[in-house]
Amino acid sequence: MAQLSGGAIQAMIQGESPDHPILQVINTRKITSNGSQDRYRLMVSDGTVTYSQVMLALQLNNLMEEDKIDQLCIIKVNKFMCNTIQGNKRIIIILDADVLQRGSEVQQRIGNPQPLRAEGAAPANRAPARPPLNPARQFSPGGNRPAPVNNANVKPAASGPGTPGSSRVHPIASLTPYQNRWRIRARVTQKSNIRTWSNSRGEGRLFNVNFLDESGEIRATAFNEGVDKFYDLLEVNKIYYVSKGTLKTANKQYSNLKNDYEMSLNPETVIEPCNENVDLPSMTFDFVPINEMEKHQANAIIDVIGVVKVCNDISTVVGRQSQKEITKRDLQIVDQSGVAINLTLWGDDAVKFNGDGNPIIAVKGARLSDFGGRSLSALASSQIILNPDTREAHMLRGWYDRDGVNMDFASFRSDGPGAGGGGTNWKTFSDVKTEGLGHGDKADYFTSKATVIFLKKDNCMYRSCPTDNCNKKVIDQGNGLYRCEKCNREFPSHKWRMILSANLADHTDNQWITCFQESAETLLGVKADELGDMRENNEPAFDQVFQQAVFKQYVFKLRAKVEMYNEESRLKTVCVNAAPVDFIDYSKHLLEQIAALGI
DNA sequence: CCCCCCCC
Repeated sequence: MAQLSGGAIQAMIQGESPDHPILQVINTRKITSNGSQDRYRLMVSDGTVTYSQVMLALQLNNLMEEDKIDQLCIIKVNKFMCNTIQGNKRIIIILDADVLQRGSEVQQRIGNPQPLRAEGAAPANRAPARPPLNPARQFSPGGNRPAPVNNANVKPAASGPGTPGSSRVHPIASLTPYQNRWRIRARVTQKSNIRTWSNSRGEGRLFNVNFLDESGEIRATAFNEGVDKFYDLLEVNKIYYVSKGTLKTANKQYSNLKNDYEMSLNPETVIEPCNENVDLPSMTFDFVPINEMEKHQANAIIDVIGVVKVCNDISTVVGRQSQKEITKRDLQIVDQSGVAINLTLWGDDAVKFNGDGNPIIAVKGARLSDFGGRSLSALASSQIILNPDTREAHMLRGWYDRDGVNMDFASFRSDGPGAGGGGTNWKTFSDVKTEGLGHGDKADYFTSKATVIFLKKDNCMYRSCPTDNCNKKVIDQGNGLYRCEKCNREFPSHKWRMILSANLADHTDNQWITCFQESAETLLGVKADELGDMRENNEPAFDQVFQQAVFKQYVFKLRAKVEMYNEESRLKTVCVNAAPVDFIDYSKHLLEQIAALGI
């Protein structure tokens, strides 16, 4: 049985750097805070004492989730840091560890360890003569090099200008809104362009950066004066000391970073370049090969690298929501997987992009959309790197110049009406609920095969303005004229417009949807004007249209978005298109689903 | 304090 490192915990807490201490995990606990990343807290033993102020760094969560760390297992701690919270509690964050022996093999507590209290364990509080601990000294710097135990040998981590005496560097993972006397040392891994906003609460400018250190990452935003102060100073890949930023709870909806908090960079915030040679992790990419894009969920944020095979001219589109004109540029990028995908750049990124000579493009944090099978969009928060000096990029360059240039590339299948193959984002209604579709900041599009089980006759149609593209409800003046407030005119005629509520069912659940004109006409099998006429003049015929329209099945393309309605949020699902089931196509989808079961 | 990231 493994020998535990007796005395190691006390040493760790006191700011020493025991070499790869061997500890036993006595207990584990999952800490779940509302909708955010799970954290794991451990009670560990070194055979002499047990200590429960121990956290697993987020990047080790997999050890818990894959059940590698279990009760009574023996671990070797390769890297850790120790930090003071709430004034005098010492907390150990395990940054890297190996499991030496599983708890199921060990089966017992080793030794007779006694609990060690967290409070006052820090020598800084007991021995005021001693300088504050510098957690950065406590890294065991990885590999087999033992970290220096003698503090005198170690240069204080923070010897930046203008900050004498404040040598403590805090891990990003320890930042909270409840403690503002911190200072981090971190690398900028992403930086956005400067963006302006204007809404009911005001207007201004902002940009975002991501900071990364050994313990984790955090997103920071600078507003207005903060933009002037920090935009040029902060450069991607460089390392900075940051203090006096404001922390607040991160809105997870808008960030894929592993941190519950975000930082605001105010005019009071202090940022200094770190000129020392420190070993911090750099931007890491997790490139998804282009032929594997379909394995990822629509709207996932992913990293991609490819050769720009086609660079289209810039063009403009008008945003559906904003009604603003936006510049964009479509690229087609390819990689060794032999598949091509569309990548759209927006705004400045689009204007400035030069695709001459088939450059290599790497994008960190691109959004994967399901348009046209699969396509990519570079967000403001994405980092776009042209011809990066990396192994992947050089390999791609060599491959493309030698072979790729003459290859034919497969592309993702179109997602147009009637198409149902690999590109379609098929969902059952239970998927819609369990996957929380429509809960993002953006509507989710999906396709379902379903049966109409109920159609609401009441309020299913209204008289609308006869002007083309004006679908505003008109007011019956009672004199044969209909008034449109939007056009500010009276008309002797009107059109019928439909807003049909339908309840659909598939084999998993049911779903209320709203159908507008075209899809409502499809479901009912009559034109809106005919139906309006029936409603006015032939009610039995009107009723019969509804009776014969139920229990028919279609392939529905639906758009889902949570909306507030009477202070209540509900999922609003709108029918974009309803089409008769193409059974050949639908069967292909089913066969793919069966194949995916792997049975 | 943003949180839009669009369009086909």
